[in-house]
Amino acid sequence: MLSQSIEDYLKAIYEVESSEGKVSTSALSEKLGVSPASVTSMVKKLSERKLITHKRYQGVKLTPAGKKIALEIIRHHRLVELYLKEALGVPWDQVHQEAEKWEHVLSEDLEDRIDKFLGYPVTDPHGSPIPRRDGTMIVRQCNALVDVEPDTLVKVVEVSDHDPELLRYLGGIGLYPETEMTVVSKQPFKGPIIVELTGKEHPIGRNAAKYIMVEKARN
Amino acid sequence: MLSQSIEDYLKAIYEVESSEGKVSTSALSEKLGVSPASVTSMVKKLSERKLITHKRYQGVKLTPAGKKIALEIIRHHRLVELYLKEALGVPWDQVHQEAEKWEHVLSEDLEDRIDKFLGYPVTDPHGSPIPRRDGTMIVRQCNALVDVEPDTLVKVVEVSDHDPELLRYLGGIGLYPETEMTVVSKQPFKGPIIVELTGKEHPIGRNAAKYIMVEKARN
DNA sequence: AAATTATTTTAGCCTTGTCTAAATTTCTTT
DNA sequence: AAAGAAATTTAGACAAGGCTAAAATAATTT
Repeated sequence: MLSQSIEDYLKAIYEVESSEGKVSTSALSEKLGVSPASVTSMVKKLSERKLITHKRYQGVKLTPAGKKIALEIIRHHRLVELYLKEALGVPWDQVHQEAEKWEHVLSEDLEDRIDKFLGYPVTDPHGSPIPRRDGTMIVRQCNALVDVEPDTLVKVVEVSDHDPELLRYLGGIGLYPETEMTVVSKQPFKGPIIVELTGKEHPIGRNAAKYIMVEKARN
Repeated sequence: MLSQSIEDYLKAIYEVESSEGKVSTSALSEKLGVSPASVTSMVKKLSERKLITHKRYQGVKLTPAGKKIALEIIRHHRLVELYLKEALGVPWDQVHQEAEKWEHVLSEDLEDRIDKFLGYPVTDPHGSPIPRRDGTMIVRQCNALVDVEPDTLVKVVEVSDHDPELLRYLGGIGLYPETEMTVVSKQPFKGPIIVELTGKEHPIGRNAAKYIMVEKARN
């Protein structure tokens, strides 16, 4: 049995690796809210257990064994997020927080029951793909909203779950995964991006727009 | 925020107090699966925090503050047990094990959602009363099956959840809370108790019969 | 290329919750 | 009531996982 701490580190390493490519001590320190020194010592332990590889002063990388565990935790997390929303009506900006705790206590049996209850879903409430039981996960081709040219019809694929406030705002304007919308304009001087959905125009800050992944809609 | 360990101790103290009256170091050691020395040191900490009172070499007792927390945990535990059975079909001999983990990660919000989903239930799948949100719990008048005289019609009130194997046996013969049955005979020399339900007779060992609480059925 | 700055690691300490072994205290038996 | 047995506490150690301060290395600027 792995400690909750180890599970958190493996998940964080996976996520940093996905979004930034390289996994530095300071990135993990930041992400996990612990000191860099603590990261170094945990990194040493994870290396000894062959869950990651590590070259001093360079980054860290998951071994296949470590990756498998990270994806199991992420699978738990995303299944729980969707379950809480579907079965108990928890709003989408709160599910992440709850799932952070539940992901560590989910038995395989319960995982299967929840999976079945949900009809073997492939994405969570934020549009993130749910890893499969075998430790594989689909990879999608999409762009950040911030990089899309104006006058394009796009479909929302995924929204980062890291900021509840952003999620409440987006929910308020009806922007969810699968929603289609038009990128109307990008205001100059790093101003907001204007999108149109359900007939109304809404501003979305450039920073927020980095966390909204979209694909060109079939038109 | 209290540690999982502290929550486990408070719950154990409450349960031992209920079933044995006095709470000794060794009883807690046994119940929690830790050494007596560990119990002593945790007892010291809980006393300092005014969650229990303790006189050296005599027992331990919950303060009102400690009791409130214990009942909150037990409320979580029992709500989760019932929820897992009702919403996800987890068999009644497995819900206890799962709830042992879930009770520590349940937010107040989720507690309320589950409570509402279940229609504000008053007992868990084993017939144990669910403490109310305000920290009170109903106390029922009932007897252990082992103490009932033969030739009595009784109704099952509650079954201990501590032994999954016993629960599987009882489920197999259709013995659940609310079930009515007749105590046919008590075999001599500490032999089993014979009960009749749904037209069949079944033997129940004296030891098991200590863990089955019943009341006289209205006849 | 040297100096400064930023990142990472080492060293050493702390807290939590556990353990074993030994010392106390209480209980039980004779 | 004294001896032996059982229960409890004390003393001291350990593993996990965190921290700070200082040292080492890498990256950047001048």
